[in-house]
Amino acid sequence: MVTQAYDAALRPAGLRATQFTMLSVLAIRGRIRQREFADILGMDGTTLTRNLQPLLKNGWIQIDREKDQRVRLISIAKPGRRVLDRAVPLWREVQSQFVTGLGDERWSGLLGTLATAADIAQRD
Amino acid sequence: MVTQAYDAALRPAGLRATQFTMLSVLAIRGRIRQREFADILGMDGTTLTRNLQPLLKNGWIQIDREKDQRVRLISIAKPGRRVLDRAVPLWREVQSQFVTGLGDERWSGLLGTLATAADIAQRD
DNA sequence: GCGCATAAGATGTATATACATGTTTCATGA
DNA sequence: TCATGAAACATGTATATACATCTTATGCGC
Repeated sequence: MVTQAYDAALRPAGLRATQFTMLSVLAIRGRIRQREFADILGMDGTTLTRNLQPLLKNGWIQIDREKDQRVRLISIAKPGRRVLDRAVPLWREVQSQFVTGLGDERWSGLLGTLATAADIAQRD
Repeated sequence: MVTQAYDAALRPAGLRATQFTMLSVLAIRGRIRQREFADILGMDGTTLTRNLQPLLKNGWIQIDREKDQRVRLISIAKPGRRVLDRAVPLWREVQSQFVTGLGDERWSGLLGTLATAADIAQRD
C-alpha cells in the first residue's frame, strides 16, 4: 500500500518509486559500478540488470566501460536529472504525509527498526 | 531483504512468501469471495487474478461460482493444506528470528506503525 | 420488460523481482 | 605462458505487481 501511494504520487512525473530511488542514488553518488549499485539498493544483481532497461530506454542513464571490461559504470544523464528534478517535489509531498501522519517519534523508530530487520535478514 | 529471507526460508516447502500468505488467509477464513480476498491482502484485483494462477496450477486452491455468476469463491484444497502444513514450521522459524532479533518492544511497535502507514497510504 | 449504470473479473502491457545458468573477462598459481 | 577459477554481467524462466481497458452479469429506474 505504501509503494502504491509513492507510485501514485510520482506518476505525474512519469516515474515509479523504484526508478525514483535509482535515479536519486545516481544523482547523489555520481558514476558508480553496477555491482556496487545493486548492493546499495539491496537488489539482486540480475534484478538491477532488468531495472536498468527502462531507464536506459528513456535516456535517463548512461552506461560506460572501464579498463576492466567486465565492469559497467552507471551514471545519470541530463534527461534523467530533469525528470528527477520534476519528481522531487512530488516525492517530498507524499513523504511529508507519511512523516507527519506518523509523527517524528514513530517515523525515526520505523527507520531504525527496518534497518535492524535488514540486518537480521542478511545474517543467514 | 525481508521478503528474500522469508522466500529463502519457505523454499524447501516450495512456497513463496506471497503464496504462504494467500494460503494462510484461505485456511483461516475458509471459502471467500475473490474481491474480499484482494481487499484482505491489500492487493489490486488484477494482481490477485494473476497470483491465483500458480496456486491453481498446483491444485492448491479451488474456485467455485455462486448464484451471482460474476462472483468467484476461492477456497484452499487438500494439497494446499498439505503444503501449508509443511511450510508453517519453516515460517515459524524465520518469523521467530525477526521477533527475537527485534525484541517484543520494537516488534509490536513495527506492527502498529505499519498499520498506521497503511491507513495513511489509503487516505488518498 | 428494457436500457443503462455498475460490479466482478479477465486481459494487454509494462515494470519489479530473483534463482539457475550461461558468457566474457580477469587474476593467479604452476 | 597457460590452465583454471573467480568476478561481473546477461539470459531463461517464473512469479509479483498494477493501470487501462474489456467482457459479462446484476440491479434498478422507468
